Amino acid sequence: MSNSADSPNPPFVPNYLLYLLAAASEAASEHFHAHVRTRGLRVPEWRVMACLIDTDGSMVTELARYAMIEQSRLTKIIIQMDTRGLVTRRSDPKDGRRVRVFLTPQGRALADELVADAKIDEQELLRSFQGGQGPEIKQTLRALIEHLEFSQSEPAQRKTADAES
Amino acid sequence: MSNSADSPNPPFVPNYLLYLLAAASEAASEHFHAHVRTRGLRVPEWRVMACLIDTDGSMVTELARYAMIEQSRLTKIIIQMDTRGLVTRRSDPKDGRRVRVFLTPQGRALADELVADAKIDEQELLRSFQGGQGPEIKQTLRALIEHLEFSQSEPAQRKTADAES
DNA sequence: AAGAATTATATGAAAATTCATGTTTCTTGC
DNA sequence: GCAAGAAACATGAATTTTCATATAATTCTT
Repeated sequence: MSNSADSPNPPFVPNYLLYLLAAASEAASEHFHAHVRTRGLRVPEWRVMACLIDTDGSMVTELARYAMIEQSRLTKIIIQMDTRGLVTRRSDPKDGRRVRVFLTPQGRALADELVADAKIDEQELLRSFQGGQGPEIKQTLRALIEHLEFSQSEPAQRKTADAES
Repeated sequence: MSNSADSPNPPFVPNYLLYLLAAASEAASEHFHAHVRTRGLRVPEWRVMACLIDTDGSMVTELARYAMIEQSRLTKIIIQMDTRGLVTRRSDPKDGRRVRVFLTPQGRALADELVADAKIDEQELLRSFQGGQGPEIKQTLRALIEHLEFSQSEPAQRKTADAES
């Protein structure tokens, strides 16, 4: 009486795919995210920096997709990061609606450092997870993501009990 | 010019384990979470309900761990759900500090429905992902989570470049 | 059995997020 | 070339979330 599986039949949550994904993501990220905060960044800010390492000068909307942050939220985050001198915003000369975001030298220095740290953290994680299904996991996740992105454009699939009387 | 991998060397983000985990979680959840909102719940509320289906009457702290929600936030969410008649709070007679949370009949009805929907959604997801590494994924994730929970108690492991001059 | 320490939850103020919508700048069709 | 529409960002108010800490109820110490 007070086990993790109190119910008669097998528990739902710990076997539910979406829970497993969220829990794995959280558990795997916890350590490095703590490190990120140590360096004075919140996680969404780190995400922006990491994305800019790949695609410096991308526009806000692109960045939002890439960093998985909703646009208006990202705008506010970027403004803060601009104020702190981590990034710069320049409107695109070809298209005045677009705002292109760049790392400042200071921002790049920090981002470079954190990306290096992230790579080390990832290596340790994967290495310590060897023996089990360590190596495959990235492949599996990539496949899942691709599959999901595909079946998003492809409708007439998952319908989720339409609850219409 | 304007590819997803604009940089010379391979991009960091799309190959980074923590990104893959977060992206997979998001992509996989998107569809069902939209359904949850349709039913008038926000995602954290749904998580609470799902957890209570497994462990009705658990205390706030347990629920917080189980649902991966920070305690003070969970308290507020639960109070709202109480107000809406989805759950009830009773202090534990054995230990007056503890608050035990129960689904109301109404809450349970909704939770049952959504859990059923979730199971269907999960089945469709896994089925459509067959052929690829469909079946293994849950096992892999469980292994990763266990591994991480273990190496949390076991320190002297991952160190993340201590940046102390 | 009193006081200290600990555990469980609640609370409040500051900050972040969401959601709907405003503004500005292109695009397109006619 | 101009009006209508679309695209890209910004903004503001309402709501959530966070973080530190308060409060309350146990357990531990000696």
